[in-house]
Amino acid sequence: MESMEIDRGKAPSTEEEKKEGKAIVLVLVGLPGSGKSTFCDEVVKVYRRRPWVRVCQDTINKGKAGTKIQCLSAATNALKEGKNVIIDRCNINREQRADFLKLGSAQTEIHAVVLNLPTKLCISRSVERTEHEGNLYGVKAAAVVNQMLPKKELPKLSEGFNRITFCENETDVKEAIYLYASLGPLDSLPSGRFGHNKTDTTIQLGIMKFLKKKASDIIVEKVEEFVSRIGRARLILVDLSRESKILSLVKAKAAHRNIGRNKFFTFVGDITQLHSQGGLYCNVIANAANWRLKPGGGGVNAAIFKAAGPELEMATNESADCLRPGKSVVVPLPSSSSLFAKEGVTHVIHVLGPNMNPQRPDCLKDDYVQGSKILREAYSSLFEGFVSILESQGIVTPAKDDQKAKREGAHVSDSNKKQKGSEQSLKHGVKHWATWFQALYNVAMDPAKDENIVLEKTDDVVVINDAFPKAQKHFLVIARLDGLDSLADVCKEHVTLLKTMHDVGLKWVEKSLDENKSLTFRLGYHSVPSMKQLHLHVISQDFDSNHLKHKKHWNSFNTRFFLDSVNVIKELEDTGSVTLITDDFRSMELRCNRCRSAHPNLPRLKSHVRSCKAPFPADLLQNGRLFTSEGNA
DNA sequence: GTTCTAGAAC
DNA sequence: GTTCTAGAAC
Repeated sequence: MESMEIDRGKAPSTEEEKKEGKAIVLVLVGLPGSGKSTFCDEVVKVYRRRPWVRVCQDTINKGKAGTKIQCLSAATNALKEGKNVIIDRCNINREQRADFLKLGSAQTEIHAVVLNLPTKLCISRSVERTEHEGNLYGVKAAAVVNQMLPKKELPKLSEGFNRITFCENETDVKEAIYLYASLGPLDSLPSGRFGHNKTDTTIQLGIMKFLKKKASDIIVEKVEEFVSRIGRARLILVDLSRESKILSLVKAKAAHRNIGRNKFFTFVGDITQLHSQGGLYCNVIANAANWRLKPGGGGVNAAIFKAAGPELEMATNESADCLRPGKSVVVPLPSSSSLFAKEGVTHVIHVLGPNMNPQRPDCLKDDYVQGSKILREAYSSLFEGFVSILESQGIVTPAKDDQKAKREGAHVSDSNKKQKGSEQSLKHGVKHWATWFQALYNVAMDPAKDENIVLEKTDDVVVINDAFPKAQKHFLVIARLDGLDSLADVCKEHVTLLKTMHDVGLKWVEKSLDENKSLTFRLGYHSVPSMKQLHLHVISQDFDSNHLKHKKHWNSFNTRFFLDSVNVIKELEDTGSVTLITDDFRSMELRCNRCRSAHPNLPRLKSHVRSCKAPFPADLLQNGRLFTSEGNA
């Protein structure tokens, strides 16, 4: 959950950018031995792009140590001459820095660079150095550093700094040197905090750790509360990382509470590619938004806005300007959005959790009670939004008790993503891809409607000819079980169904072989199908069809992306789930399914396949994956 | 999923 | 010049 400070490092606003030509007083903050003098040397001596004056307390008194007053006066004079100033002294606490902040004005910005390197390193450096302007070296240095430590207080923007850069290691220091050294006379730097603040980060992680544990409780609690109100729709908790603590906590707790996998489950993957990469069909996704409802930041919010394109931004603007912590807003996604077109997402619900980030207004600091309360409200609001979508589409009927959580609080984005997938939430003539991907499902749910294309119908399956057959014979055996979108949904309890599908498929193989003994069949599933509802491909291996036009057509039936029905059933029996192959085979080579020779393009491959008489490869023949008139090959 | 098409590859 | 593909649009 690293996206706490999602606005950190963002581009300055246009007003900020106009602060051209302002002088800078750069207050260095660091222990003896942290590298302040080196920093000054690098910035002052090497580049000279912007005129800098180093004000060093150790040498200000005719080469000897002076006073803070002398430093202030030297700095004031330098500013009068149009120079920029680096204050080279420890400036270890607020009190020591305060007077230098008074140098700030409309023409002068006060910056801090914190050389927050490990204390051990500072001590060993200052002890080991043999000369120092302030004569601070040897054992004395160690004592001084140790004396200083308890007084150490990291600078805050609230002290009056326009910008603070934290450096935790040598790399950070080098970057900061480069930043200031390459600054031209008219350049300016964005305001705010930059780099890590180790101390605060530690506290932050503590809060996050607590919140994750707490959040998982709240998520499960809210899922349990809402699961009865979402009809045949489902809730899915998605996180990018397999190591996600919150995901595993929620998973365990949901299982413990007996929340069915058909209603709620967790999923590791990219929420912006649930369909194309994950094989899931989710019409509604939740976005951990920022309070301005703007794209950008770091984590999920940026990713979702990027994937959805400007359409989401525009649609969001029409719905709301900003969001209070604990609140959400439902935004219908225009069909022109690529997230809609590619992934079938029809709605994004922006939701804002509690803000535990001290850098932001409304921060709850360590008020876990209030934080938990707002997190609860956020999930309530999110799920209410989801239910309202389902209601508007007639998937569920409005409930009598309209319980709504409405309270105020603070904000921040929480990088785990709550995301909901619902079946058939496709409404008002939503066309194109969305109708395509729904078509098989519609046949499965209501075969009577498509009587003319249904070859066979049982309680479990429907058989049709593929609308765009990729071979002489190409059937689809579609499961009729609602909610079984694809192999990704299949688990042990579906073994019987898959066997039934296989047997029905074989029946149509036999029927076809009666008509044409020369055919060879293969039965299998696409790892990530483009159409919803689990369907078994029963396809003859000639691939003689005008509909086979693209590389992906060929490769979807002739690479490991195509999972043989027999193997799927075996793996399901052995392990309880099916391993899906999400290879991107658009650029994969094209190989003959018989002799395995490679071909440069599809037309050449097709022409080769038409005449290739080589026997099928051994692995296909040996494992009972091919079916011919001779029986199981 | 298909269709259309610009431009890359030949 | 034609063929082929990838990607956008539907």
